[in-house]
Amino acid sequence: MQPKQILREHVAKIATLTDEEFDNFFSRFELQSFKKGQTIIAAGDSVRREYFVLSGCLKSFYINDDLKMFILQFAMPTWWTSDFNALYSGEKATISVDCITDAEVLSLTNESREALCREIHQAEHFFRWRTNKGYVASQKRLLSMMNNDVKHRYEELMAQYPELYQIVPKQLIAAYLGVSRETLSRLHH
Amino acid sequence: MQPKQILREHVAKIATLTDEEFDNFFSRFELQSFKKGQTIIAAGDSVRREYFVLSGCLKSFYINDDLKMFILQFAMPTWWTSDFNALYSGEKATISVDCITDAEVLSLTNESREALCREIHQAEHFFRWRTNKGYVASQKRLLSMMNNDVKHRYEELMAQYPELYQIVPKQLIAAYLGVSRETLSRLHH
DNA sequence: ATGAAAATGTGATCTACATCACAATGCGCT
DNA sequence: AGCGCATTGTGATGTAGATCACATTTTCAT
Repeated sequence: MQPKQILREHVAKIATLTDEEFDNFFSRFELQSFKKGQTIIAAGDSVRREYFVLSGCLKSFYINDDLKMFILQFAMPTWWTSDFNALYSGEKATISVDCITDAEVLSLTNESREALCREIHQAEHFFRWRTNKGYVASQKRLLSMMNNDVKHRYEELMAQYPELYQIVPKQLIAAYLGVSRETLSRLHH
Repeated sequence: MQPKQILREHVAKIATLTDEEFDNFFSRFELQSFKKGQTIIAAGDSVRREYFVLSGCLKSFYINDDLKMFILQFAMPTWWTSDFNALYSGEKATISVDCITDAEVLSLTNESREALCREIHQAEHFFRWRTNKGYVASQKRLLSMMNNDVKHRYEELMAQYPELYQIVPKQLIAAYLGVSRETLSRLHH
């Protein structure tokens, strides 16, 4: 399927845009391809863009002072990712984004998003709902983090995204669950 | 200050509404008063409203199967709270909300919010930004949860909201930090 | 003011998970 | 095909924080 069509169907789930409106909407995006391992946002960068994944798998992550990595999100097709804090506030990135597999994305600058939201009421509606879903998901994950042990969180993740098991090295799954790779490896006993 | 004025100034930080638009906006809210200890949303309820705090302090929380409580948010004046997942999806509440102190709120139904967002583009803009801030804050807290130990998280919280120390029993602070009250109590050694 | 209930402090013990060390296995690259 | 590096498994040991038990202090309603 064409990038334009993928985005169109994704947006149509939430917002109603006329063909002309969607042409305008889509025209602000830039198609980009990345190779496995390539960095899209590095900590310290200025962040100008957010990314809509067409194919492949990205990760957004934080690295602490001890060089330990924590994964915020595995971004699969039709997911959005960026360092949203940096993107909206203008601060430098503290979250990095890179490619777990080869990937194709549609990228949108902060200015373009805000212009679209101004020009097209339904675009603002779309982005409100998108963020809403992210917010609710983030709160659920926070609760799961506080409430459940590693085994439970692992099974939850695998039930929700079984495809991750194939694509993503286990140490990255550990970094998502907030656990050491050794402990994750011992879970099967 | 009047409720209307408090909300007006809060909204003005993000969105530009004409006086007539704001009159319409404000007219959808209902002023409600609650006593300390009173429940606003109980787990299992249908959730029809979200709440803008004028005075006092609410908490939103989850209680697990072992009856252990986890606090998602202390809602202070000008904060918004509800079980947003239930509110948007129509599912029953899994998050409860009650009053840590006597409180005054402005409440808004889901239908009224959506109507306002349809009628007033800038209202949709406002709610997009509000949710956005919540999303970014939630991600930061998730990272802090994974990255930092209890002592660090406690100091972070006290630095950001020193007033909580006076208002909120320590066991509730423990429930926010995701730690037992005993461990929190031992932090001062 | 006073008694009951709630909140807090503190010791002893237990446990999930981290960390370190190293072996085994898998996998991309020329 | 085979070298080299990244990934995974697994044992031994360490530790932050949980849990249980009970004493002490604070708060609140009458």
